[in-house]
Amino acid sequence: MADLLAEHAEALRRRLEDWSYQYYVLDAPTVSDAHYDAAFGELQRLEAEHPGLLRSDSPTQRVGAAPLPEFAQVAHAVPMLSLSNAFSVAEVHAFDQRVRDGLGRDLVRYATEPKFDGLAISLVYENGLFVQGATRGDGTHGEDVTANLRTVRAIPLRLRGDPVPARLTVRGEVLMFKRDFALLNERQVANGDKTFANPRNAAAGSLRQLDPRVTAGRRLRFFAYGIAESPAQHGLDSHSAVLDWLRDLGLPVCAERRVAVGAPGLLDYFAHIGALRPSLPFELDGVVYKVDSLTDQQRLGFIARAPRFALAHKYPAEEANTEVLAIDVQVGRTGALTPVARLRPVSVGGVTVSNATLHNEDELRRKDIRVGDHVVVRRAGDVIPEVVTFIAAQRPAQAEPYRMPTRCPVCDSAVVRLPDEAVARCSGGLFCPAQRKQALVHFASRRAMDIEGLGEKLVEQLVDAGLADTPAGLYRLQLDQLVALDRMGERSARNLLDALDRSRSASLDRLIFALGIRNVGETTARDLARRFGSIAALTEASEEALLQVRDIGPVVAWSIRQFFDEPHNRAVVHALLAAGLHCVPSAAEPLNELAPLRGKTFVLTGSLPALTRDEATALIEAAGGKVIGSVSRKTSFVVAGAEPGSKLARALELGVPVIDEQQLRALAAPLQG
DNA sequence: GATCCTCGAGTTCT
DNA sequence: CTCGAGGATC
Repeated sequence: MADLLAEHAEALRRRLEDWSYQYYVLDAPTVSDAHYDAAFGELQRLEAEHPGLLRSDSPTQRVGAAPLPEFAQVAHAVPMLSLSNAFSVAEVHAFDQRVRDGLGRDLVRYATEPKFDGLAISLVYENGLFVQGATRGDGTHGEDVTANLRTVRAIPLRLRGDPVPARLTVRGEVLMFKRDFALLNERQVANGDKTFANPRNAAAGSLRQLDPRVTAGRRLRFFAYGIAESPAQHGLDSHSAVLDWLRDLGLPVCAERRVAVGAPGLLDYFAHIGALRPSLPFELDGVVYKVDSLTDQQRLGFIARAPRFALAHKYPAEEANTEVLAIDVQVGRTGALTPVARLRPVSVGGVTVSNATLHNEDELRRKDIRVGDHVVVRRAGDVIPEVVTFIAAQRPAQAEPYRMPTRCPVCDSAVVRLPDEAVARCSGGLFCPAQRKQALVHFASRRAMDIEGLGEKLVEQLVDAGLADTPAGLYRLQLDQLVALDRMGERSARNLLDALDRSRSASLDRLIFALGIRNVGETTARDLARRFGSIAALTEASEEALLQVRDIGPVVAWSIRQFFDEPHNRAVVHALLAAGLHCVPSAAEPLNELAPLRGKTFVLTGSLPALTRDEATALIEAAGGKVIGSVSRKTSFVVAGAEPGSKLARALELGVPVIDEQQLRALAAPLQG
């Protein structure tokens, strides 16, 4: 009976181990979580009822150890080295050159792998059992985090295969997947705990918990990338063979590793991983190149504390630390007050960042950024920099929470924040010079009246000089008035007048959009132009008539009616018509029965090889399709180019078909015959 | 009343 | 690109 039970327990343990192995090492789960949990529960029950069956390598022993008073120090028998870094193509060539010189060879084979952005650790296995795990520390001494590492399911408690080495020290990285990081932060917010700035901090914080039960609740991952002992002992002669062997022993090894030849091969790999980066489940800060042959590695040896046979080639940092010099408030076209952090300029992701939006009062309060704070700035896959968090340890004692102004910093009008709205607004309307300026900038912008040469700087001058207060004023500008302005010669002045003249015949949808009516953007403007046909008809349209338009509800109808009821706005519209604007709706395309993309919606992400975003949009619309901004279940296709953003991931998640430019052209091409 | 889909608005730097 | 919010739909 006891034997039967022992056999059953062992079978359960094996099965649970196999499932973890399939999940973490083979990256091919074979059972559901519920299934796993059921078997796990059964084993737990069995072991509780028959303590004699308990074994230290049982999956049930990953959780539940008592908190430690502190971590013990561990000496690394073989030191954990660091790697030399490279940031440029030239440095990679120089590295390859040094290696070739050192070996007296023309072409060198390298093992290449991602450089994870996590924590380096060392795992000791004796006779196949996990006995000790430690952090890197200073390279020679680290902290004993065995109890915490036991809770990491990707780390096998028992090696697979037969025979297993008597002693093996595995080197690798503990990290947190982006997805698990996001979930953790959500949970932290829900519990009122502080959030982590990035997956690496979250992994570090989780691993250095004195209470292993906390670590167990965090989903940490592990990838092995080497061993401390001489691989020759195990009959291995290359780094890639070591990794294959580790995988056979049941240790997770990154699937993105390759073998590359020569500097061009290395740079190819760097570009390949760079393109893959946004879609990988984990963060990485670069890639690692290692001479593959172990005898060659030995011949090259070490310099100082880094091997001469390896190089970390890093991507430009997506994150940097800097200081908040000031928090200013900008006033937008609609009067929205936007707090902006002025930063000590810092290089992030290859560009210098000196400003970052703090969005609005709620966001600012949530992040609690203060003047004088040291902050983490991120410029990830997307382009726009973001202040992620402040660094508590470096907060100056006198720093005070930021308070939004109660009066507009530009015109001193009262600031109002409507209940249920996130934004605070200046109530000054067009009395506020900032709003007037922004209204003009919007009017002239490319998607509106497209007045070339009329940008922010020039608008600033015109308004300050009192030359133009409203869009209508622009059309009364004279050559001599313009030439009197700074940095404006006769040539530029004539160009501007020409551009203004061209805009007199812009399409009606552009004009409606250009007026800057609240809640009326490009799409709504186009719908309005189609329905009403002239600016005069729109001016007189009743709320009931407006509500008839598709996608216009009470709020938007009210905004439009409100706009045209304002005498000042009516005056501007009249003045525009008097100035000779003769806008007509762009001919509604005959909705051809044969339009190949009729009723289809598209989302664009990344940069396409031959088409710009606008060209791709035009192509789709010409074929009767529609381009929208975000992916949903109803989206027909996602068109992905180079360096796609999160929309690609979302498309894959929702099972929306993903196509490239080539396929888009094929779809949009008129049907033959 | 809840949920999903779109649109609008604001934003950085070269 | 992301958020917030309007509108439509169940």
